[in-house]
Amino acid sequence: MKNNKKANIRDVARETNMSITSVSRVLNGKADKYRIAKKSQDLIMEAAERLNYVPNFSAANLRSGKSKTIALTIPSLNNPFFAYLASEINLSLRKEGFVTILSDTFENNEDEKSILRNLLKRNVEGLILIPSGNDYEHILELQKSGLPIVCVDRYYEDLNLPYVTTNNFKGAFRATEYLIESGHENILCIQGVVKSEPNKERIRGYKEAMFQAGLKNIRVSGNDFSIQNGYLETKLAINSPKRPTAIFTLSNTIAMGSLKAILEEELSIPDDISLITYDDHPYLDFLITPLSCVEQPRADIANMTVKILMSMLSDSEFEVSQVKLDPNLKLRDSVKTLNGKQT
Amino acid sequence: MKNNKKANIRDVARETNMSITSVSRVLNGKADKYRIAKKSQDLIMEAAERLNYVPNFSAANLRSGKSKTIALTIPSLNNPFFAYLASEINLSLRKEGFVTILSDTFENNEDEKSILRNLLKRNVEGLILIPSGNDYEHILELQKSGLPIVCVDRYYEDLNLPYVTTNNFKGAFRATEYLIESGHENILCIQGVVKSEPNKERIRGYKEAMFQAGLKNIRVSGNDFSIQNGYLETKLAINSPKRPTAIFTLSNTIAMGSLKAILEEELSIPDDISLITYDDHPYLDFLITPLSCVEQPRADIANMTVKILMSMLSDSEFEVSQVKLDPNLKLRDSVKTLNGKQT
DNA sequence: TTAATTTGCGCAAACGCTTGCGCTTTAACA
DNA sequence: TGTTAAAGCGCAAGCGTTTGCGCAAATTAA
Repeated sequence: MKNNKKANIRDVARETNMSITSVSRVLNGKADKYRIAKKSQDLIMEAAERLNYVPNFSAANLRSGKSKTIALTIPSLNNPFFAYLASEINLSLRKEGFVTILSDTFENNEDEKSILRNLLKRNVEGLILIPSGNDYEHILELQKSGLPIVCVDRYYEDLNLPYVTTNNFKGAFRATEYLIESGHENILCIQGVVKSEPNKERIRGYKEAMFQAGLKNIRVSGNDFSIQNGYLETKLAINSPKRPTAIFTLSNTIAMGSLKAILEEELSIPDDISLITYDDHPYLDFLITPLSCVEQPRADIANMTVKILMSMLSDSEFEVSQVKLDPNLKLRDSVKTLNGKQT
Repeated sequence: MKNNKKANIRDVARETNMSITSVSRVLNGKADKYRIAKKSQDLIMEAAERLNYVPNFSAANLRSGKSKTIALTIPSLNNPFFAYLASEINLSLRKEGFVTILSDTFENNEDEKSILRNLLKRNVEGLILIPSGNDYEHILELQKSGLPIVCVDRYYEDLNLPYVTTNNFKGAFRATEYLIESGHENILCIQGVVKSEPNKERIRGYKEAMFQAGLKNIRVSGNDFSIQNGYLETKLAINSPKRPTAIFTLSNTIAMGSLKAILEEELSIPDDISLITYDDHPYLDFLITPLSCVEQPRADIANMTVKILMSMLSDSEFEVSQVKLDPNLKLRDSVKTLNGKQT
């Protein structure tokens, strides 16, 4: 290695007395397709190795139009649910030979827009999106331009975009049903971002379960997937004339806030009040009372997303698929069985 | 927009009767430097807008050698501490006009290697690395090739690489000191990956504090930053002939395991046993007993890292800087004051 | 009016790769 | 021996930018 300049494909060609063309073909695994002799292949491989040749992606990308890059935008890496999805999607894409450009939008719709505009320049081949708001003009435009897009968890109902999410209706229905079966009738549901699709579906599930049980006392409050929202709404509820016997929080962040309020009021779970939440998390096992929850099939969501995106990439006629995976009720100790009811 | 083919710089040039050169200069903010008339600038900007021109990064990158891309490898996105760092670094880089290619190595040294090899092809301009093991041959090689690298949190002591981390010695020292001031003498320290630099420093801090207090009863066990390790070691300690009065866990994952063991044994914190841990986390406030901890200056770590990397990029003579930021002792309610000691 | 300077801009050569097309050599067949 | 097919490979044209250099026109100075 006398020359410390990076080797390029030409160097390999010169070294082997082969053409650039053949080198390119061998290095891209197309040797057999173009009938390059086994001997030549070995020669080239060996030389590439020896020269420490690293292909220049920009050049390849410029020529071929393929960047092998997928953009992933996510509302907040600090939300463990999203972090898990990001991690799993990243891995899954890597296995397919793609690289992930990840951006954290901090739940900001405007930032999401400008981030996406910037990513576009980079010839990304596809976009995996956990939306950060209700504006979708920019997404629509991307879709029109032919960029394959898959939404995860959240999605836009008005848009004909592929998505994969949990069956939020079912999850909320089951959780509520479980509460009701345990004898609860006065159930408060603390919601997150009101207009987000998962939230709407969960509320629908809650209401349907209440309805089927003949319970008219629908109580929904809150407006954000935040600790603070959970805290405030729980404070309010505890001090309301008719204190709920059970609370159903629609995310584990809300549950955190709720828990804080309950502790402050010196109530205990589940003796004084029951709590169940959407989203699992390892920490839930270690709380004052381990919290029962609706567990989402996180790994499946991630893998399904990548699978759909790959289909879209290889087949432009791929028809939009919108997938809802079934959640799972994970019971721990935070729900009390009331007055003689059986579990 | 009759033509739905993507516009390129040539289209803009044609549209404005300017040369490609001028268009490029205007669009790259170098208009004034090259004295392009204000009128022409406006003309070009307007046309670019109208044609919906999006520059092709690969082409620019190929020509200029600048990819405006930084690789970030991280041992696990599921570790909230790392997720936070990733998120903050991502934001910080974005502000500097860079894009982050993030990869989760799942704490696997081998994967780290192959991931980095792949990223190299993409002309990344720099690497921010939270190492996933003790092998550093591959890193050394990258460094030799001239790639700017900054380590975060963990680092290789033998390598002359810039890093930014917490002053782990100080953090552990203070935590141990606090335990001792609270009257504890039998203190178990449950460590993580033995050979990792942060771990070694923390152990050194623990020992030094014990030493200065004249305490000879050094108890260090464990070998992994995992829940399981915390669980096992705590189980063992609780059932040992001389049960410690306090446990100092070296990460919040270890603390989780420790907590689980303590609960299982039906001991209470801090009445039966005290617990303090490295790393803060929002959830720590909501545990059965809010845990006192050594809080790392996460935001500062992230921003300092980016700052150093940027310096390296703009000034190749930049001398290696190795920064240790001071941690902060965050007291909650998990340490008991023993026999008449004052806090 | 002429010379010197400034203003405003463009030419054309890379950057390193992929790929459509086609050429030569060798083997197979009749 | 001539014809055909297969094997093995290379030419050269781009992909869309950036950038060193240089040149004409306009302005200013003398």
